[in-house]
Amino acid sequence: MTELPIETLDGQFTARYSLRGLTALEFPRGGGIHRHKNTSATAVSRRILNWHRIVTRALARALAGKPPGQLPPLDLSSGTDFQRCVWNELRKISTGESRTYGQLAQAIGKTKAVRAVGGACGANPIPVFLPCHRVLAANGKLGGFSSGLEWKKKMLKREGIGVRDSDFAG
DNA sequence: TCAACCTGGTAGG
DNA sequence: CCTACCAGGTTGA
Repeated sequence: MTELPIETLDGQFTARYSLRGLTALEFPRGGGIHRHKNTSATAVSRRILNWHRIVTRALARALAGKPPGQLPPLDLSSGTDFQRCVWNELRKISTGESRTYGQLAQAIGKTKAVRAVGGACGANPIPVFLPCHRVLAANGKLGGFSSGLEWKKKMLKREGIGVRDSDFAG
């Protein structure tokens, strides 16, 4: 497992890689910069460095509200079957589109598992690329966002997705 | 088994 | 518009 930083105009993101691909992408943490380290003493492999270049480019595009373009392989092995099912459905929501938690639940054939879908979104290890920020509550409001609602608002705004004013101000 | 969730629909003010 | 309430699937302890 390798952990590498990504500098962006929005701060320092953190990417994590396994031998199979990208496992996580974290938003900048509140406050200062922290240390990044490889778990092993060995140098980062060429393969991972290549993935990291791709991720860096894709992240910059996504943060600009544009389609991310090419992505590296995503290693979603940390999730349960249900969660991977939801995350897979998230990938079908392209830039500028949005869904509700209910629509997602229906799309995976579990109409009543609405709240569980919210839970799966919250457990999403690769926000931005698995666009859980494009999932809104049925009443047109924001819903939640584990990495911080400010990020969700920011991403939606940049993609031109409208949200009710009552929630958008902030 | 149980409580906690990034929900949704309904009922009432 | 708002609050209150509960049905509900999945997860982690």
